[in-house]
Amino acid sequence: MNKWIYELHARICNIFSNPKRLEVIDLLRNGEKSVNELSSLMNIPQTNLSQHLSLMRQRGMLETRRDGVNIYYSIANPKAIKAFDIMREVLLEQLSRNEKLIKKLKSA
Amino acid sequence: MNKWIYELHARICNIFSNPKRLEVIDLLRNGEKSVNELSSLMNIPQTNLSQHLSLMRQRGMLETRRDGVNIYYSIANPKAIKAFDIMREVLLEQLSRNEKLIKKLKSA
DNA sequence: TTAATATATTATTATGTTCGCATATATTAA
DNA sequence: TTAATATATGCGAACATAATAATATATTAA
Repeated sequence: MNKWIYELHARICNIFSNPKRLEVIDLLRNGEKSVNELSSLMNIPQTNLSQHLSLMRQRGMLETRRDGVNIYYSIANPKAIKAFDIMREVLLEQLSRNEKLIKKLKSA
Repeated sequence: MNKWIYELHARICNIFSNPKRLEVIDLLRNGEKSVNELSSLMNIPQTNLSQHLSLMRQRGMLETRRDGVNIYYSIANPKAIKAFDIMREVLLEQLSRNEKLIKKLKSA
């Protein structure tokens, strides 16, 4: 059986299942940022951010580059951003469908 | 702050973070299937499958249609399949990169 | 109505995830 | 070397998720 592919697939998609990790991806979409930059933009404890970054790196979603004391993270495969954006569209379409439904119900 | 969007985004992507749910999506990519059909194709207990289907439906990923005693599930928004496929590509590119690396290491 | 089939729900247990805290490591400057 | 800054890691508690088993509901046929 070839089910292992679903396991790996789920493992990498699991990165998208956490709001902080999604925010990281969104912040890195236009290029690399250091841990410091990310952590001040996101307003979360550095130690927690590092945990997320480390997981995303282990699973091949992010790459790192060291420059002196700073470590810069970037998105390894831009296709991941594409998937991110498509799922965002799916979400927004859901929301607007709900909105329309609510309006209909109100006017009835 | 607009962070709620990441919460919702994560919530819907969370569907992709489980191998069985990915298999359901893959099985439904060419059209609806009943719970029975899915459960025999997947070889998992019907009760477990129903739980996954119910979650996917709650989150707007799947729609249902009843025909007599059968309930047919289908994918609500085909864009979700697109996102599924892109992440599959990301994964396969990762795997082939690793393969190449292994070959390199072996020959060195 | 009863039986048979398809599907859903609930409770329980096992497992995984997330976070905060404390601590560790690496680099640079003094 | 020591101090300062940036980043990573290990541990434990709180919480979420997944699987199983048992049971419930809905539809159809007899």
